[in-house]
Amino acid sequence: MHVPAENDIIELMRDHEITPTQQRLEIAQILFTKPQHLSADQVLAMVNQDSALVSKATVYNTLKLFANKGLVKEVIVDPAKVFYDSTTTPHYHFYNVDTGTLTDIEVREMPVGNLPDLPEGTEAEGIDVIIRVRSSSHTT
Amino acid sequence: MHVPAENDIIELMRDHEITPTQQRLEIAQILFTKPQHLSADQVLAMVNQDSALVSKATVYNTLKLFANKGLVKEVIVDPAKVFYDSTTTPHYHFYNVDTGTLTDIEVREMPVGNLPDLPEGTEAEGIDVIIRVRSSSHTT
DNA sequence: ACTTGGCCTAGACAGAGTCTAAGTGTTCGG
DNA sequence: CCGAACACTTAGACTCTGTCTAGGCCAAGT
Repeated sequence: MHVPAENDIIELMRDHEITPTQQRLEIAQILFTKPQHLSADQVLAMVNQDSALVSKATVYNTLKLFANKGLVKEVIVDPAKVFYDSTTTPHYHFYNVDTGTLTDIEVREMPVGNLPDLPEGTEAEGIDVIIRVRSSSHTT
Repeated sequence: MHVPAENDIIELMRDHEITPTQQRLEIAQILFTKPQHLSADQVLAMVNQDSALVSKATVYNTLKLFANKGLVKEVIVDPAKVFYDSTTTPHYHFYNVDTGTLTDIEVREMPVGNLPDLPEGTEAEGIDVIIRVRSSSHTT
């Protein structure tokens, strides 16, 4: 079948302390099979395109669970929706505001300086770098 | 930082090709008087706290107009709402995910490398850097 | 078998933001 | 002066993403 990684995904979930279930597996397969960055409603549509397999609530709960457990990362670039990123190694993003397309940037292509001093009583959780681009030949 | 007087704001609006109106002035005064970064609904609440001066639609339209004309900048860090930033010189942000507080970072505190090659057929519009922090002594 | 606990579900709900259609000036030509 | 044109504002309905609730399902242990 076109999903050779099924056992790998189960193992990955176990490594992240996530009990594998049928629904979670369906969602994980989509996230790790599709190359793009998907939003929750896209995942919902894709997982149910053949038959109704997973409910809306479960898709949202599962994506949030995956994000909390570090299996995927939330990318916040669009005020309307969250994207989920299955690449967990550090990297940054291009966001095309015209098309809504999200593209990865390798860290080595764009080094970022050390963290500045954090505000009193806080600890760093992550750093997001987003380069917003628009399609050219587009007179604003 | 000095608080711009009403006439300064009118001039600023004219410089940005925005016709000054009573409602826009109310909104601009809030944006440029309050030090923090405000969300649209906060602006709506503040502008109407004494008496109902500006409608919801106008607040949203005006903030978007200001953002398009470069008078303020949208900051997208929270999937639930957009923040508006009256500082237009380049800088980055801390975002405390626990408190929802947004804080500025001067560019000199955290230099970022040159832009990498942009995707085919796109031109850069801006670069956002967000350091997500959480309050310490906080068991996740 | 019964209970417990985790998972899943449909559908109601919430909140940010948008849209629509009408109303309010304000300007400018006649 | 009058009225037409135009830009701006408005209330409220609407949309859309995401959350919550209350109940159902299923597996494991007693």
